[in-house]
Amino acid sequence: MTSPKPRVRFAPSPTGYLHVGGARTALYNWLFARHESGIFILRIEDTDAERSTEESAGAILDAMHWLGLDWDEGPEVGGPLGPYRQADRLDLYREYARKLLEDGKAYYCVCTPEELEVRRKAALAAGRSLKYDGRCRERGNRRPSSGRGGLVGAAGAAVRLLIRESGTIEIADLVHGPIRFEDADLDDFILLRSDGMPTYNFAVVIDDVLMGITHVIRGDDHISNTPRQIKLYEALDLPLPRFAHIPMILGPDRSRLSKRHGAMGVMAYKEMGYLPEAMVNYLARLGWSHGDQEIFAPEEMIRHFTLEKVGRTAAVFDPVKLEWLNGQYLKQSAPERLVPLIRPFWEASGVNREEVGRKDDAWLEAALRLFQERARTLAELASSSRFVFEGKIERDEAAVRKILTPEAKARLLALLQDIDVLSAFTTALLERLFRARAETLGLKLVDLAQPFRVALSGKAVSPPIFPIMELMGPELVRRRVEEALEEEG
RNA sequence: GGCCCCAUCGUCUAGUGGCCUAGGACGCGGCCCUCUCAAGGCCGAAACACGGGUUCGAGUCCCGUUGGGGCCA
Repeated sequence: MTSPKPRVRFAPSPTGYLHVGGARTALYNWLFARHESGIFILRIEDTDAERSTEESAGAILDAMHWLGLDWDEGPEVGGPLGPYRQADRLDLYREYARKLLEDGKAYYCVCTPEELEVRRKAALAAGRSLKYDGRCRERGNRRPSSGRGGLVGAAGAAVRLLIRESGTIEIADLVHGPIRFEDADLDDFILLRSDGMPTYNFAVVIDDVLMGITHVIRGDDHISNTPRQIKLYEALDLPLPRFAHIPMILGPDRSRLSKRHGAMGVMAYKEMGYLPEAMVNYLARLGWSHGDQEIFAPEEMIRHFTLEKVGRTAAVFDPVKLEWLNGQYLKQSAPERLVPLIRPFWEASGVNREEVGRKDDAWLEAALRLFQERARTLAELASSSRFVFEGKIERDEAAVRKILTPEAKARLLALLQDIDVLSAFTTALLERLFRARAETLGLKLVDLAQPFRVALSGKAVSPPIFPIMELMGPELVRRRVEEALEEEG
């Protein structure tokens, strides 16, 4: 007897962009599915019509694609157990609500949200439990007492699940271990709102059941929802999936991550020049580990990922470490891959688009090879390498004042003449020339290199100047040096 | 308010009763390398929230306190 393939899902609400917390939940589901040779399903939870938008749904799919988290069933790819959007599954929820009503396991509730709110406030003030008081349960309403009647979810009546037992519910959580709840602490929660829309807890269970979900991997903010959902499985007489609640991601102040903590949307990081593999690696290590290893190729993550190794502690999102990781990936990336990625960043940092277009790939790759190991983001890589293009550059005032002294300018001029008679404008020849000159002048190489660096790049910092000069070519080098001679020192 | 979850360096974490004088990584400081800056190498500062148990022995097990976090159409 072979156990069935694990089936997991990531079920985001399309009410905004995919934030890092959601991305990590998606990633852990994906890693689990790939590790177990299971099925990864994407389902869109768009029953909140007020806040759900098509744009958000599209943005989330874009982010999933960018991260490389491919799904086996869901939007775009379809699958045998669709539809994969809750808005297209409303009849299903009503059908199950009707079944529960007929079986006497649910009842209609005519209390309005406003009344409920008033009673909740009163209970809070009086220090009593906020649980639903069971008012409509006593009526035993199998049908709405008012309105047209008979039509599930119609006529202003909500549907509540009837919970009568007084036992203990235990979740055998795959990351937390056993978690116990008392039935007595549960109330008869809403399944269908009076407008016929399902609540989160109801829709999620119906969908998970119908989609054959075997492992529910989600944020541990859902732990409290789990006993309610278990009650639903029981009422429906259906087998339970396994649960795994992963810890949340916090902001630097240890509160729930939000906009005030800065860019939390995954795609914002793409726009800031991050590589998807760096993001994935960072997110994977946030809450999961494999010994002392920090950098993982996707196959390694898949090979080593298990729920047992997922921690229980909430983690603070650290953009600084993400940046370091991105730098690691940038350094290792093949320049050929970086060329298409960096074009928009060059443009954004003011490099003339036509000029980039005129350069051939070999030249662009040579340029990136020089800069990529000292940049942490594509944006930084673009701005640091900007000066090798022909456009005007700004010179850093402090660098000019400190380095482009009158003596330095004299050396620049002399060296410019030496360069003119060089047999070839190559790194090796330039370096030999500079070293020889330094020696005859009784100077250190740095005394010649720094003035050139400021002349060529406008900054006191750049990659080694000889390969930079070879890359820029004699005309541009001469022009920059001549401009530098005009600078107020 | 009720219920639930969590607790090792500033941050991410290793640690599953003796291997811990608590390891790694980011960040921070120093040194080396060096045409500058990165990268790289070496070194350093930096943590078991607190209090009780259990045990020959506790970061590791139990209880409590404190502190964070979550859920309750």
